[in-house]
Amino acid sequence: MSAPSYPEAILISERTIGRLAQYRRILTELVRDNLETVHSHQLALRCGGSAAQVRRDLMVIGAEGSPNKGYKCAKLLASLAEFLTQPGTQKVALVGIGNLGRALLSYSHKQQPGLLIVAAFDIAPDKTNKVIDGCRCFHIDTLESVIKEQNIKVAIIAVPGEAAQLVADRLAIAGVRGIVNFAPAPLHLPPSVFVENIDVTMSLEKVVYFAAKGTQSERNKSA
Amino acid sequence: MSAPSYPEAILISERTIGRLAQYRRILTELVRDNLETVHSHQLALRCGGSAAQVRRDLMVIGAEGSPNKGYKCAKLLASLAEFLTQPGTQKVALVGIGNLGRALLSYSHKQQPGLLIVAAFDIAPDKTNKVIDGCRCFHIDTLESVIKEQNIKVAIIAVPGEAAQLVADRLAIAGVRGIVNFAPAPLHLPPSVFVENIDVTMSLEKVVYFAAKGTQSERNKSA
DNA sequence: CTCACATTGTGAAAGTTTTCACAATTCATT
DNA sequence: AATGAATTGTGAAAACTTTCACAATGTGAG
Repeated sequence: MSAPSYPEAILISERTIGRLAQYRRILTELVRDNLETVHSHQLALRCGGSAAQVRRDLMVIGAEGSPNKGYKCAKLLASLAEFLTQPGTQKVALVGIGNLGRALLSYSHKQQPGLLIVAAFDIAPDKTNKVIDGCRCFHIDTLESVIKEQNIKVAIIAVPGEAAQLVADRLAIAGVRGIVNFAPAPLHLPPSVFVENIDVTMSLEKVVYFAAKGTQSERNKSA
Repeated sequence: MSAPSYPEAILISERTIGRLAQYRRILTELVRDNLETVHSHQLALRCGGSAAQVRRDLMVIGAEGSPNKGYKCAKLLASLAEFLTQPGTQKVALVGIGNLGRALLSYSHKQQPGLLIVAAFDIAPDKTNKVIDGCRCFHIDTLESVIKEQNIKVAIIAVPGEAAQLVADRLAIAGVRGIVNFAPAPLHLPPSVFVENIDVTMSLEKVVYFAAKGTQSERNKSA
C-alpha cells in the first residue's frame, strides 16, 4: 500500500479525463522547451478551451498554482502523469492489422512513454508471425493466450464492423478492461469493460453537415 | 429555390447530428435486409443509446413513425439522407499521405455513397503524382489550385502536429468550410470553418485511465 | 513597506443534454 | 365494434457541464 492515493470517491467525468490527457501532452512540450511556469489561460489557448475550464480541471487532481505566477510546469506534469497512468509500462494489444492497424502501430512509437502496443492480431496468415514497427504480430487464434500471458488490459479494435463484437467478447473474457473501438458498431460488453468509440465516418458526416449549413463554431472536444 | 427547406432556425447540436449519421448507417443496413419498419428501441440497441434519445433525435428532422408499428425504414432513411447531405457527391480532400492517410483512402470506398476523397496531398515527392485507391495524389504546393478547381469544401488533416495549423490556414483560404483534424493540436480558424478533432492518443489515454480505475460505463459517444 | 495588479480557486449561475413519464394513437384480436 | 398491448411524440424533471464572477493570495514596482 505504498501507492499514493487520491481522495477518490469523487468520480471524474470522461470529458475531464480527456482534457487532462491533453494538458499532459502540452506540458510535455513546455517542459521540453524549458518553460518554468504556465498560466491557465496559456494552457487554454494551447488546447482550445477556456481558462476557467483549465483551472476547474486541474482542481480535480489537486494541482496548485500560485497567484500571479501560474502553475509550475514540471510539477504539474508530474502530477498529471501520476494521476493518469499506472506505474510501469502500459501494454496495449491491437486487433486488426489492416491499413488502420498499421497506421496505429507506426504511431505507437511517438506515443506517451509508458504506452506501447506490444501485440497485434489478425486473421490473415500473411500478416502474422512477423514484426511490424517493433510489434509482434500473432494469429488471432492465439489472442487469449497472448493477452493472458502478457497480462494486457487495454486493446484497440481495428477490424471490420461485422467482426468487432466477436473480437470484443474474446478480449473481455481474456481479461481486457478497456477498448478503443474503431469499428462503426456499438460493442455490447459488461460495464466492467470501458469502451471508447472512434467513428471516423460519423465524424466526416458531421463535418460535411456543418460545412454545408452555416457553421456551428469551432468547438473543441477531440475524439 | 426548388430545394426543400426545413424550418431551420432551431439549430441542432453536434451530438444530435452525429447520432443522426449513425441512424442513417443503421437504416442503410436495415433497408438492404428488406426490413419494413423499425422501432425506436431497436435503433437504440443498434447504436448504443436509449429509445427516448432516438425518438428525440428523430423529432428534429420531423420524422414520423406510427404507434405500434414504428418508423418505415425506407422513408426514414430517405429523410435522414436528405437532411444530412447536400445533393450531389460531396468531394473531400486529404492532406497527409502517411500510414493514416492511406488507411483513410482505403476506407473512402466503403463510405456512404456520395462522399468521396477525390484529392490527396503530401509534401514528399515519392508520394505524389500517382493514384492510390482511385484517388489522385498531388504535391502540397498545388493544394490551393486543386481545391479551388474542384470546388472542394471538406478536408481531412492527417499530417504531423507541427504542420497542422499551416495546412489548416491554407485550406481555409482555399475555400474549405469543414475539417476533420487528426493532428493532436487545436486548430485556430475563423468560426466559419467547422473543425472536428479526432485525437487517437487522447482516446487511448482515456481508456487506459478508466481500464485501471473502476470503470465508468460503456457510454456511447463515438468520434 | 505598501500598493496595484495579475492570477488562482471555487461557489453559484447558466446552459446543455439526457432521461422520465405519460397522454395520444394505432394495430391485432376477439 | 370494443378491448388491450405496444409504441410514438413531447413537456417537464433530472443530470451533467461550462461559464461567471469574485474573494483570497502572492508578486513586483516604487
